[in-house]
Amino acid sequence: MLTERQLLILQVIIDDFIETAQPVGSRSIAKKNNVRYSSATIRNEMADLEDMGYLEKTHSSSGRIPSERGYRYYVDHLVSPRETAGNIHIIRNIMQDGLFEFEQIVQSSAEILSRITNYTSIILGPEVFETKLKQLQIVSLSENTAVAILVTNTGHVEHRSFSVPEAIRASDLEKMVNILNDRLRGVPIFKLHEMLNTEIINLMTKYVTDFDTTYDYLKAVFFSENPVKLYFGGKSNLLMQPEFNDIDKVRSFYSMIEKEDEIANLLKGAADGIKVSIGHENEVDAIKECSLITATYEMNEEQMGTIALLGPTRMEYKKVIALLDTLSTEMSDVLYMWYKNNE
Amino acid sequence: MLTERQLLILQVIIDDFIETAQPVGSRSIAKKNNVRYSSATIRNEMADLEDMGYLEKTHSSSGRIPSERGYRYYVDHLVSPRETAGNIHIIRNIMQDGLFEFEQIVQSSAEILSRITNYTSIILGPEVFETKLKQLQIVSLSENTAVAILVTNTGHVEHRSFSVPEAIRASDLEKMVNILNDRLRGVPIFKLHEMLNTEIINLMTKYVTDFDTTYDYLKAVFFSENPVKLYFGGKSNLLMQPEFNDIDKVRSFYSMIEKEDEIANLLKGAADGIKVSIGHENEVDAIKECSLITATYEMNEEQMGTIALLGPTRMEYKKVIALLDTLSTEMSDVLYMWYKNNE
DNA sequence: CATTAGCACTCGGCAGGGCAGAGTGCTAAC
DNA sequence: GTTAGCACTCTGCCCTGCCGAGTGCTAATG
Repeated sequence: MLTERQLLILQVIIDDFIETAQPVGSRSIAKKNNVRYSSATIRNEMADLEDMGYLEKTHSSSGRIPSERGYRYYVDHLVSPRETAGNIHIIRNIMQDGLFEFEQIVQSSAEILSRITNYTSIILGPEVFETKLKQLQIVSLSENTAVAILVTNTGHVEHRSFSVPEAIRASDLEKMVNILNDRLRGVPIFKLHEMLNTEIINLMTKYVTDFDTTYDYLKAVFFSENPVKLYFGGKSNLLMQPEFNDIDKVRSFYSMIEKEDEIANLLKGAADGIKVSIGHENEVDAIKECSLITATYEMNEEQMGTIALLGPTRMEYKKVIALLDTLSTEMSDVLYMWYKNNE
Repeated sequence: MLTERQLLILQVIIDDFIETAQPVGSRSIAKKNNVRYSSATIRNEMADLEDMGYLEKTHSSSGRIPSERGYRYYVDHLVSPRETAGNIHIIRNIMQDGLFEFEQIVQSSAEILSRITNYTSIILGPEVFETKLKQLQIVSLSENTAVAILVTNTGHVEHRSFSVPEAIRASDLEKMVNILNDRLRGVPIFKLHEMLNTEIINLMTKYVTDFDTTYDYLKAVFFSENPVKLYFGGKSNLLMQPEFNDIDKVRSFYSMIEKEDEIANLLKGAADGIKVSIGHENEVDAIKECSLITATYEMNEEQMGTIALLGPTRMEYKKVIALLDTLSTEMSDVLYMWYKNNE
């Protein structure tokens, strides 16, 4: 257990290091006006904190820097989320602005998030899971091409162009779409597949000639798994951090960032609430010298997506945690409103 | 005017430097088996080439590197575009694969382009200019929200969610959309605005109550300028180039790359055919140490978009120029087929 | 007279040494 | 328990000397 004084010193060191990225020496701590001990005392305490694993030295006579364990302690015990008044306003503003362009909201949230924090922001989702089908449609473009459009109750639109095989009659397609619309409107997207395979098939065979081909085709067009979307903001922000002065780190890091699917998996597992992964707590190698802070947002108590910030382990945890907290509840609120509107 | 021998030497130097990124010395040139002169002779010629501005030294006793003027000469006189058999196949494959998912074609073209070349690829467009309206539609989501969908004959789908003001009646909206569909189907997108303002207005006022509000609203929803899309491939490829060993260059470069609108402007002006901009020929500061090669692609003889590759001035011009040449004609072909299909 | 061999010279890069500054750990004094 | 003081350690920087790669010039060559 840490004494009051050790706590204070740990806090000061971490705050200082987060700000300056330089090892912190005992003398500079002693100079702070909320510290009333001499540098010698502080040196002793620092040695103890190092023994306990909260601090590290970069070399034998350097100042101390926080260890990952130190950050962990800091985040768990010394950070009390309290948002700055300015930010909440900015966030509110984005949120209210274009309520009706969901993807744009997400994109600009990501951008603003990265601008406020100077880290890289990643937003996953929203998953189309809980949303319901509003309308299916096929618009024919020419004799043998058409575009299929799927609209959900959240205003999300998916579309896909395809070629219409000779074997399929336009009238059959139309019939099928009509039936599907009839039966599937209001059905949650994730149930579509199931419904199709059970209830709808029987119905269709009755009305549509050459059912099999047409059905297979439609299924492929409408219900192909489409990858969850990732939105990035400030991808180059991390470059500016002094820990990325080493060009090779930059290289390995950025070749990783380009692999969107890995990132998506990383964020997909996120638990409810805010979670902080510090350095080696992360499972992906390329970000083992970074911290990842994730927050989820939800709609009507159903988790929809994840907001994350990626920065160096020397991250402004206080600020960032508060910010993500605000943003995620704000997004959830907006989504809830939306949901109620469209019920 | 350059002598035969100078030409040879210039070519060898540039080829060598493009490969190794190291200054080229007279001895190493003399060793090549297509060079039959001693290192002393070559030194003399190199001095002359330097006087003429085609070569540079990094310091007084270093080997030579090509100047920008040298590259220019190289590109203009020494590059004869001839594509490698392998690449054209790869390209054909992408092109035929998913003819019906245009945006995906473009995206994966960008990715493959960057993978073959190890540079950063940028594709602009396709512009929706020459394409024609196929269908407008409004799907109502709830009492006061709806989503507007616009489909073009190329299978391109635009959509936008919006809130329906109290003042507007659903029936009016519907009527308007019907009229618009009637009158505007087949009209090129770029003429929509004009047509609306002249012919359609009169017609509408007759049938729709409270015309003004509704009209303004629809116009905003359907015909808002939407920015041209940029597709990137291999953004981090340039990091791997040795000229980016300097972290500050990397920083300024990447903060520039993030400004999509600037890049878009850069590519928008591209003339027909292939154009090579070397180093300071580029107007944007951040890429004054890079070369940008642009090629346009067209549909039915109308320019639609631009493909570009961004690399260090020490770029594999031969390979890249051939590649872009193939890709742009290939894309144009595909688009032409598409066009004929949908006429 | 164009080409080449030879040589003096230049410069970058690297390793080693010396020095200043920041910081520690320990001991002894308060 | 706290602090002052001192010896010690390590980094970063600059300076030096040296090696190797490459040039430019001159004089010899076919």
